[in-house]
Amino acid sequence: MKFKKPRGTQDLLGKYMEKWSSVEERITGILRSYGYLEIRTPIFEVSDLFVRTVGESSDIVTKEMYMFKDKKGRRLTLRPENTAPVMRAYLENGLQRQGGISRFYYMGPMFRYDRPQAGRYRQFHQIGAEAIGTSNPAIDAEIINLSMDIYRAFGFSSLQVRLNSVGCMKCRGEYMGFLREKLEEYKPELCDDCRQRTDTNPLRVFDCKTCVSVKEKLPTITDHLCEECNEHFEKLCAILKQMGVDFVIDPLLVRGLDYYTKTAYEIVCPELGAQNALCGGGRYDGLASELGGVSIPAVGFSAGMERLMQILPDELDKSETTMTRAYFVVFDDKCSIQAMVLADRLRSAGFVAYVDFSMRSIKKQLKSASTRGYDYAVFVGQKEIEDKEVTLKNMESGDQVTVSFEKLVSYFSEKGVVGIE
RNA sequence: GUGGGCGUAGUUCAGCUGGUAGAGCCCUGGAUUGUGGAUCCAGUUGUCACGGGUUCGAAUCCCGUCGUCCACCCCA
Repeated sequence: MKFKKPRGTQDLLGKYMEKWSSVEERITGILRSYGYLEIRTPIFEVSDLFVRTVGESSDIVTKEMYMFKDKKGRRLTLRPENTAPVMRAYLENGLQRQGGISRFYYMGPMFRYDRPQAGRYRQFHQIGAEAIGTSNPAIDAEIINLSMDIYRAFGFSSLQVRLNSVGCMKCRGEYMGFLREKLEEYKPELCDDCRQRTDTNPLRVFDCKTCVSVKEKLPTITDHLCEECNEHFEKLCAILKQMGVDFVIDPLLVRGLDYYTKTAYEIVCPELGAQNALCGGGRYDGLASELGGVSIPAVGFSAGMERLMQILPDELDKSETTMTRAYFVVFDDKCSIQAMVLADRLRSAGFVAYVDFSMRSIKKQLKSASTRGYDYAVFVGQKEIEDKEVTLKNMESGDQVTVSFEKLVSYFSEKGVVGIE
């Protein structure tokens, strides 16, 4: 074959796709139970939207954006993240005039031109939520609890929440100045990268794995928060404790995107290897004004689909009910036409019906029915057409019965749904 | 963008210090002329990633490209 999928992308199919969509369904169920409503924004946006909000010097902007020009020369980019687009949509649609809090959830592909590795793709998928319109720390707690609920729903009880406050424009600025001074002091002990970071983004020094001894001597942001930020942080911690959400304060947690203020958090899973963040989020009170609107506070998170899939077992226990599935085994054209008519009746009654037109041997067709996991094989052959009945085979027990064409649907209805455990 | 491992059948892999390609699974047919999940028998499957070099001879050694995996940077 001549063509291959582009680097860092993947085909979702078969059992994996089944698992994927049932995971999506379970998550959106939780999001909806919190009253979040779905929002879908374009896959691409004007490049400036990301350049301005994510940060000129960020890795995303400097090397990871899929940027292109359309036929009119407009600079567009495939979205690398979805918080800015959601805020853009909020403002563009005038939702701030509705007052109160707008709660959205989204899911879909994001694009970053990174080097692929375990748990990292160029096209990857995120499910996230944004709560726009209040600076009340209670909603930060709601967001954190909501994201934890997602993992709890899949049976993860011991994932760790790492929490920090990165301050606001004001106190972070002051703190950064102070941090730079300290870094200058320790400059001889720093690695080359960290010397560079001292100027470009001093907070990143905390992420460095070599300058461990220096890090311990550096002032942490949590000790330099302004009163407002400090109060916000303390209230949030108190609410989380009351809700019984376990968390660890990590003053070294820094989020890569510029628009974060105050709350920053991450849910990590040690089993994942180098890319161990399952979910990241925080508050971004400065984003709306950056987009040219009024200042509007907001919090949100986004969770990586691929990474969740990776830690989930292949077979999820199906709590949702599945309809009985019938596989029609046919022998010739006449049989298949009759089978289509019968299959349609079953479908209108809400069952799944599949007609095998391959004309292969019975053996093959039955084999196919069982590997595809059908509950019943329905034989429609010469004999059956003459007697106006089908032979029904229960694929699990192997038992067979004959049922007239007329009674087929009612037979299935009486059996009801299967798959409830 | 940087570093390392790996590219052989649809798939998972074997193939020694160079001598002309193999196994399991899958698939197809049969034992069972209209009955799956078990067993047995038979059969098909290849640009050895691509391009160049060394050699009488390269899947094997060397170089380059591409892909893939892992790590760094960074992030979901």
